[in-house]
Order: sequence, then structure tokens, then C-alpha cells
Amino acid sequence: MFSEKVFSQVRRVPRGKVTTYKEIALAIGCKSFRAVGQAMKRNPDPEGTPCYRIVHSDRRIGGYCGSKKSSIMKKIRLLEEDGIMVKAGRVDLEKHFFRLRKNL
DNA sequence: CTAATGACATTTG
DNA sequence: ACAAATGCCATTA
Repeated sequence: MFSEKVFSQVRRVPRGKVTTYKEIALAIGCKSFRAVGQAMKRNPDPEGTPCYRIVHSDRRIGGYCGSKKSSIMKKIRLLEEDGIMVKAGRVDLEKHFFRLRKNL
């Protein structure tokens, strides 16, 4: 399943690190960042798949579940628990960006 | 198979 | 920075 591959990448992300939909998509082998997000929505947290570590490429958090603003708050909370400071829906990708692809 | 949608990305205004 | 438009892939109706 496509989602399974997505989850695999997310699990590879260590604590205190985040990754982008694009990276995950590329790491999987396609360019469907959206399909990645969908996989999350369909599976919020199957068994150890912290989707809150997934952020946009613009340093935005985006959503998490349900609406938007209300959901990012929870994401921020979880990210802070991991040691990632989030300000106004922005994450320090340069500090906590985990590269899934080996070569870069 | 086609149409529509989605927690997106990128470009343009 | 935001809005709109376009592209791309997967899933669902």
C-alpha cells in the first residue's frame, strides 16, 4: 500500500526531527506529496506513525486533522514535546529537517 | 474507465 | 504574505 511506504519513512524520522511531504514522496519514489497527506488522514496513527512530524516545504505546518488552525495547534504541541519550537505555524526546518533520501 | 477530492508544491499577480 | 491557477499521484464514488 502506498500509505505503508509513507509510514515507513515517517517512522525513520527520529525524535526532535521533522520532514516534508515532498521529501517523503521523493523518498518513496514518486512526486505525489498530496497522496502522502491523504495516507495520513486515512491513518492518523496506526501504530507508531507520528504524522505530526510531517510539515510543508515552506516551513509551514499545514494541518493535522479536521479543520486547520485548530489542528496545527496540537501539532505544535507535539513538536514542542520533541524539542521543536514552533512559531506562528512555522517550524525550523533548517534545524530539525530530517533527510529521508541518502544522497543529497 | 472517468470524475472528484486531498493534512501539497510551485509559479504568478 | 495571500489568492488563484496548474500539476501531480493515490484513493474513492
